[in-house]
Amino acid sequence: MNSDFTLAIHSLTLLALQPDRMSTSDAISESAGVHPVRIRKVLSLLKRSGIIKSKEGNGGGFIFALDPGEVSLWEIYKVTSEGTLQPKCPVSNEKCIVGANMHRVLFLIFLGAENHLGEYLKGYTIKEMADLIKQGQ
Amino acid sequence: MNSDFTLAIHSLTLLALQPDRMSTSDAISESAGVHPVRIRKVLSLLKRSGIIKSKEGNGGGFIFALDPGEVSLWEIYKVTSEGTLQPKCPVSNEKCIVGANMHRVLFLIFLGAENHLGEYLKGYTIKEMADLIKQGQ
DNA sequence: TATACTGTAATAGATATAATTACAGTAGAA
DNA sequence: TTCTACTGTAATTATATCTATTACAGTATA
Repeated sequence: MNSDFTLAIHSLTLLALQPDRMSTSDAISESAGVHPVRIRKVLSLLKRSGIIKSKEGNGGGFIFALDPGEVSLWEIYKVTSEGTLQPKCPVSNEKCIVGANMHRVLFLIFLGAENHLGEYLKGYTIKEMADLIKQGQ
Repeated sequence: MNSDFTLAIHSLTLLALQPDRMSTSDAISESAGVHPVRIRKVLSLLKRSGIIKSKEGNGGGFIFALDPGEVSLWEIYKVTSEGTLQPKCPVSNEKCIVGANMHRVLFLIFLGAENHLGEYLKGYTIKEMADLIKQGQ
């Protein structure tokens, strides 16, 4: 699974625990253990989809735009990782009945798998993630 | 997703369509578009778990050991790809409440996701894969 | 005993992922 | 108004992962 997904969850959980002030990509990157530029890249996707807001300049950073209790892991998956469950098959032999048709059959099966996974991921919101993190204390 | 999984499905579907004779790694690799050594590696996993049989030497190859209608994609997933849904998180900051606990929380969520995916994959057997491939003709 | 296979390790090559560098643009504060 | 601290994003470099290739031992058949 695409690690942008878990990086987005990590970042959003941090933001949910800091609801009143902006968090910088530097601060988030320090918590997540990745480069700040990567944080900005992933968070720019979440911004485009309206989940968070950002502000440039001195005192700027990132902050939730929605209620963390309304944002599920499925929405985050769709923004950061949709389609990544789909394996990249090599180009198979079109002269063989299996090679010629497997790609299409697998595509449909993995499409179903992704939707099925969606039902599971809808069961977790960022608020719940933040609560689980706090319980871990 | 690990492409060993789809390669295993491809190979097994071929074997299901050739129930009466052995298929060589060369023949399978030609259909799947990958190197024969890789086929042998993946099929050795399936052999170890008793799904197929193999025979060395002249006239040897691979053949189903079970009824293809009894082998589901979930069993193949477990043999070839168990745990690969789990993303590899970078080492995060233990001094931060999120960094210190996120890994454990995500691990449990992805464990649940894998089991949930399992319920979906149990819905497809290799026999059904072979039927879908034949319908595509 | 020649041939056609599997089994597997070791290495090289290709591809994907992530870090780093660089810099333009923006906003607050001295 | 200029310094400082941010985001946004492209380009490049580094690293990790995946795959092909080579090599060869072992096995079964003819």
